Amino acid sequence: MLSGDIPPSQTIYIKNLNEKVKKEELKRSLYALFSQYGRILDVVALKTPKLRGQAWVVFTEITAASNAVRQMQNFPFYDKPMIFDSVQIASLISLRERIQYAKTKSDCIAKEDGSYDKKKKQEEKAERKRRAEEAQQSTMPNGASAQNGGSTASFRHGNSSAQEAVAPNNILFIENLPHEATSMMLEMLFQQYPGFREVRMIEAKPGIAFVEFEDDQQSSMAMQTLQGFKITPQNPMTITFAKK
DNA sequence: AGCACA
Repeated sequence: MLSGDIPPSQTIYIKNLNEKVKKEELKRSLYALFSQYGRILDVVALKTPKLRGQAWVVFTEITAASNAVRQMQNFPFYDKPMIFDSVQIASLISLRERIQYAKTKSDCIAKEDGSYDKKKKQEEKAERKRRAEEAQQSTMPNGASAQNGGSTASFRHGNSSAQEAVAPNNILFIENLPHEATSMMLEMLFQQYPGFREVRMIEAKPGIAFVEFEDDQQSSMAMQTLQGFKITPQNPMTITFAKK
């Protein structure tokens, strides 16, 4: 079940993002997460009903986009110093399935390579609008909003003994950090997520840290997007909920 | 679920 039949491009399409995260916040997080794969030209995210929860990250190089897609696909399960629990595996799987190449060229790329055609663009837009209106007409105009908190915090994987070990917590436990990691570096990374409170590191225990958020959902969001983030290439960080 | 360029 790979990313389907869409050919590689400089732009990756990401779906299933938390719709509650503010647009700017989301763009910044994606930028932070994906800039490890190469230079990013643009991050596009809109909050319109049709486009919320999705984003496009435009790289300067196709290879960077491919790396981003591939890295997420082959998430480093086996490099991890600890055994993965079902919650983490579930969140990794959902991460993997969220990322594909974009179907069409990003405007910022088309502008670069001269293929950007403003007229055509407007026609396409008008066309989309017309079709959307048609669709509106055939259904009853009724704002059916299927709200699904979209949180990773509420997994319902049978096995209650496993669940005990991984109960969501507003405090995250970070492992496999390079020894040169500082609390400021972690702060830069985590503070971009809503609800961030503080980073705590322990002098005597290098390689680990605790990161506190206001609540479980906010910590989950940060965990999900920063899971495996590499401060150095050798050190994908492992994030779990701290034990209560 | 959902592929745009506010």
